[in-house]
Amino acid sequence: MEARVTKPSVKPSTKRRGPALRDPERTRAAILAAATVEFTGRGLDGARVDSIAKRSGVNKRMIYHYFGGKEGLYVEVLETTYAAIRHAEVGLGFDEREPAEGMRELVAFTWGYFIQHPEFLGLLGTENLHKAAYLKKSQRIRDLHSPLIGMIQTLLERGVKQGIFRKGVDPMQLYITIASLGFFYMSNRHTLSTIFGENLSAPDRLEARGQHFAEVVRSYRRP
Amino acid sequence: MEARVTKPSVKPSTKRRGPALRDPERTRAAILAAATVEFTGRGLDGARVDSIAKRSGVNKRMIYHYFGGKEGLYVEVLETTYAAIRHAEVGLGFDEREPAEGMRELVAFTWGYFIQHPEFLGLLGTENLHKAAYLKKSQRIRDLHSPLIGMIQTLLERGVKQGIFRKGVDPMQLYITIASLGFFYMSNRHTLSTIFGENLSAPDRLEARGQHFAEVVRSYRRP
Amino acid sequence: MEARVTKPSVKPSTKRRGPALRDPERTRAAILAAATVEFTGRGLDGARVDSIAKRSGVNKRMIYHYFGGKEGLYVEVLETTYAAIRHAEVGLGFDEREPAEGMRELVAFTWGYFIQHPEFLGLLGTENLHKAAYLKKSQRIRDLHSPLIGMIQTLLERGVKQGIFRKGVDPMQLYITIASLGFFYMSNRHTLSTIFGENLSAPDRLEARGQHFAEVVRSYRRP
Amino acid sequence: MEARVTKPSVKPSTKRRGPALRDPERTRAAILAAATVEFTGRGLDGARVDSIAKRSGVNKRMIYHYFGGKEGLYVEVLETTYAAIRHAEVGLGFDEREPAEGMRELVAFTWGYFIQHPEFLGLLGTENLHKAAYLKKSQRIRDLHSPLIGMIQTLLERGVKQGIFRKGVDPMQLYITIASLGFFYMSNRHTLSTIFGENLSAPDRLEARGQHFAEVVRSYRRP
DNA sequence: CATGAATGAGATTTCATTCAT
DNA sequence: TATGAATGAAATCTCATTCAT
Repeated sequence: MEARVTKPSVKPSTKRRGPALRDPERTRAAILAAATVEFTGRGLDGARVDSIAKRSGVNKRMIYHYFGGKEGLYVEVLETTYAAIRHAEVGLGFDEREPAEGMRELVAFTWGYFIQHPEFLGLLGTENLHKAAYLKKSQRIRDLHSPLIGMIQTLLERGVKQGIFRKGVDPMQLYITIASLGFFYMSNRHTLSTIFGENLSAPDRLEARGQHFAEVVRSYRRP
Repeated sequence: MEARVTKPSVKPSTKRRGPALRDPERTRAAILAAATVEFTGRGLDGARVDSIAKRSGVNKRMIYHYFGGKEGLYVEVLETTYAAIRHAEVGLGFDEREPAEGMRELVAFTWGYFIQHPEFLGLLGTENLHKAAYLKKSQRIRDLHSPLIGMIQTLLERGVKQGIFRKGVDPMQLYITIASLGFFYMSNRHTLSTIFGENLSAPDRLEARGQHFAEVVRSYRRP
Repeated sequence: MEARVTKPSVKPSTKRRGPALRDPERTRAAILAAATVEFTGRGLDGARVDSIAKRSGVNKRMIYHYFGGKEGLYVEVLETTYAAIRHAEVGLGFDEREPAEGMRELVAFTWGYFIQHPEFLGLLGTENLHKAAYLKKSQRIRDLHSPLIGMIQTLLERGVKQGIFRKGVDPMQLYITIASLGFFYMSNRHTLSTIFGENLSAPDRLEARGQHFAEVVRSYRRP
Repeated sequence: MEARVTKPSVKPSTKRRGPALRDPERTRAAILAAATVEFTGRGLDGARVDSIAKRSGVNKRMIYHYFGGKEGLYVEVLETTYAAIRHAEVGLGFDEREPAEGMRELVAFTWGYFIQHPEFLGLLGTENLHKAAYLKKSQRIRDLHSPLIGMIQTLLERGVKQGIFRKGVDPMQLYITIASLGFFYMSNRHTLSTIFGENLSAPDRLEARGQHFAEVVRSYRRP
């Protein structure tokens, strides 16, 4: 008896660029991924439904099927993006570290996240332009409370008790300050690079900014 | 070729909402002012040429006459806005003050300018979205070097000599940090207000932020 | 971003003036046919996209979908028209006929084609105005070599060998001469009719011209 | 007494591109010249009033002042151009020459005129597109009867009498044939050059065509 | 006579969305 | 579920012509 080699069940060929046929989950995910890139790069008004359809390899009609329309899709992209950062935040444990170390970790996380997640920066910019109109619309995002304020408060209290942090710091102000220091540089790096005639996106420039960023926060939190 | 007959202009020539009749300077200025509001509030893609024409009380055709098109108009708005902040900057003399006082003035100027000039914030956001594409196009803006870096350097040197500023501070990093602390709060106040369920645009909140802002910079510049 | 609400299409879906519903081929063809008439009658600059849409009973948007724009559509009309005459030319076999008879056939074909295909005359006029700009753009047309020159050469050689044609005739010059004699009369018949105060489009006038045309060529080709 | 040199009364300076100020004749002429170029190169629909104004260095308003509008200007250009060729024609005396020589002169004149007057070719093309609509409108042009038909008739009769021309030739057919042979080549030289991949505007090509042109006519007129 | 800013009408093109299959 | 042709609305832009000076 001859051995019958079973062919390594490849999908029945047929070349498709986009996602699988009749696979709602993948279709949805493909649209969402393409839309995230498009909205990040072009904003809400600049984004094109056609472009998202093409990018995702999915029929344009599916966007309406799954998301109701361009705005619905945008809101869902926003929700997904916010959910992702909230998810990353809850994974942090800097409030349980030694306070000085914890603060460094918070800064490093913020800086790293902004570097690695241009979509978050981009969508935030778009929401700013629209005065947070879509953020306000989304109950889901409004329910996604950031755990950071609480964690920062815990950290501050512990640092004050140890005498290595200054007293009276408002956690929200500190949170906003940390976000500012990371966001502005990354978000404005193209305009800044143009104005200063220097490529601020270069790795060594990012590294230098990270050092400065950390030092500003360290100076502030000292008593 | 069909004749394009213009109807014998019914309206009795009086009552004009907008400005400027046979006054090119005023017409240009009116368009520019209206465009600044529109681009600030809606971004480049969201802005509508019709809306700018209506706002300015000027015939749409004039926009094309004076600025070539929507993009040309946008670039000129950008140039005007940049020229304004550069003009305000050169009027500053904080580098000649007593160093601690000078640094406070720099912070106060930045914070005040951002509060009073939403158009600068808005256009910067739009340029960020477009990766500074239009900023790069404008030789005029690229030639408008900010005097701030030089002034900050002078100030830092004097403060270091007096022993009240830390050594080794990079003027550009400090400049970016100061800009960050002011920009982010104002630019993101709608999203932040939504997230925190608090109106960060309220006067007392702006005041509180100003205090914090100044304190962060003061902490950093101390030796 | 303001929502662009499409009104819930009132019309009960029936009664279509134009052709093609969900039939890309027919839609394309309908647009092309309407465009050919419009460009022939009004030239490239005089043609109106709206008019083409109306003529073809197709939504204006489809013109951009299928042809990219007015110019793209014009080029395709040009290509189609050139392809048609080339197709007709290759169907000819006058070079295999008895030489005198073959030459008569060539003249008759040219004259008949120009009479029956005003779109060819019209588009040629438009291309002349534009210094063949669009013809040059179309690789497809440039690849459609006319078989006529070769066929004329063959015919001339055979006629010379039989001693009934003159020697030393340049096939291209003869081709251009034959085209001239047909083209000019048809193309300029309105101006000529006006100048001479006589309707040169009348059947008997066309017939008379055809006779003259043939006689001019016959006189020339004789040894 | 010192000699007082009178300055060579130059016009009171002031740099003007266009024609003189307050000189109706020159203004009109400048507009007409510019319009001729524009209409020849772009046709009636493609021509731009702005462009004509710029070319002529005259204020756009003057076009309306002197010519009523674009169409009126076009008609006047047409009239001027026709008047010019009619003027050249009446200057000919080929009908008084020895018949064979006269016919050669007629052909040479036609060929030369078409080579040297692209504006005539261009405007004829535009009139063809518009089915002679503007030519018909102009009583002035319709009154400008070409003397050629009569002169050709005289020539033909003399040639027949001398036995060197064929009998029964219709002067109008011959006139049209001669015009065809010259017009088509010049008018279509860009399309023909593209199709044949050869520059038919080159001097030696024009010369070759002239030879062929003359030979076709000579063959035909022989008995 | 001359200027050039201004305008109304309409042209081309773009886009989110829906429909027929 | 999926497709892609089709559409209405509105956006940007162009142009001949007129108006105020």
